[in-house]
Amino acid sequence: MATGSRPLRADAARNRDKLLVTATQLFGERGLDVPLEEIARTAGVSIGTLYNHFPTREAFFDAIFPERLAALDRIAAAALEDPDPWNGFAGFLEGLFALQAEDRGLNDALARRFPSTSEVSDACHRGLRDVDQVIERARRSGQLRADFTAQDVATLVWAMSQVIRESTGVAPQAWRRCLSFFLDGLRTEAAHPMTPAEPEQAGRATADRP
Amino acid sequence: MATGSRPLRADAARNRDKLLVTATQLFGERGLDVPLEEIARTAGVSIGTLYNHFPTREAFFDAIFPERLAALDRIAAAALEDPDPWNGFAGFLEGLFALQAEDRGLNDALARRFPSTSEVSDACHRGLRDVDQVIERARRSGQLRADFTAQDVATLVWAMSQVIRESTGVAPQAWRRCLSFFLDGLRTEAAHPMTPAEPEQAGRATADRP
DNA sequence: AAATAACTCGAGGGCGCCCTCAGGTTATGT
DNA sequence: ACATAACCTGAGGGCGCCCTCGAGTTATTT
Repeated sequence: MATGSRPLRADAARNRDKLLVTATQLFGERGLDVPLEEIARTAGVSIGTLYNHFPTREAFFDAIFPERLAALDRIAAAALEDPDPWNGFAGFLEGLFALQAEDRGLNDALARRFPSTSEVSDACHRGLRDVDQVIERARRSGQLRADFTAQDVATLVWAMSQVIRESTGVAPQAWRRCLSFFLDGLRTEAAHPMTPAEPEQAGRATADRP
Repeated sequence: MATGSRPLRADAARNRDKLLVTATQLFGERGLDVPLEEIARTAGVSIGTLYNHFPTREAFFDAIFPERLAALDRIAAAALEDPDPWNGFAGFLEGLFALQAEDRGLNDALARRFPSTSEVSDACHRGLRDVDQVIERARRSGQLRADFTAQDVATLVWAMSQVIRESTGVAPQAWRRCLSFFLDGLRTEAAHPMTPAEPEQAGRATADRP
């Protein structure tokens, strides 16, 4: 990450760390809109110091979320190792949404069409590449309906983000129930004719921002 | 609405009307967070006048959304008249989400767990009562899976609200595709065993705010 | 221990939005 | 036409957040 630049001074490294820990926690609890001043205060550091280390809110995102999104690689890998392709596919979705449900900040980040920063966006793209294999495998096995695409996963992520946001604390399992309904609609036997995905969507929704 | 109170002065009535029209349009285009000052400016009225007529943002909601939600009654009625209970049910959901997709403000209002004002909340409750019949009818006919409840419709409304928010303008039909997948999972033949709805959720999610 | 570079601090200006209120304006009944 | 109540106006104070910058402090090097 900080390759090439000389190491931070000891106190600076400590402060950076405190900021990162605090930001991770507050974003996780309250979402991406936590006031930066509160992060600084909670971390026990001045607002000026915060801006020294993270000149923008997005700099925090870059430092926090790619690492967190790496969990997706592991989840996808586990999915591909499942002997039953359908179970792998379903497990992948469950893991993905569980991730969203655990971290309100991550949930917010994924709910946006264009993940705000290039680092986060890159991490999402890597995830998307993995999910393609999971989907393809389940489709080949004849269990997943043929017209389901990776773009549909992105749509599902949006959908679930709001379910999670509104139901956490009241009915923490609501998203699982919702996912069950949805999965039942994704099985080959359940498939009914439907409108095809809009090409526009598939192209633009994963493209970089303007 | 203004029963009992004496009629407004002519200019006041005009201003109230201009404010309502402008607010409806701006909320519809940009959501519930449009600055009140912008509504006043666009309506060609001073900010003070705006506060004379609508002392809070919620007062606007009360004046705008119940009428719009009345469309739900009509949609539900149409659903109950459909000779095929499943078609009626599917048509109801489609009509509901089409309503959300047409009006960003309404979409925002429905996406919240507790619809902020009692007027809007009441209108939602009426809608919920109607949907119960639509569901019951489709279930009795054996087409809709037995474990689907009115609360699940609320969850779906949350889910779709985000899909609509993120996809409008890029892929205006994305929510229809998403709904198709979902409907395929709601047919009796598609149903697989799943976790039951949390009682907590059914109770609290439709209750009034604290 | 002194010199230097690295870092921290927090007051303060800017911005956008909310909401109020005193004083001016306009409609309405007589 | 006049009086009165109803209504309109917009400057202005408050608030929360963003972000900067010059002065002060601290770690590191020699």
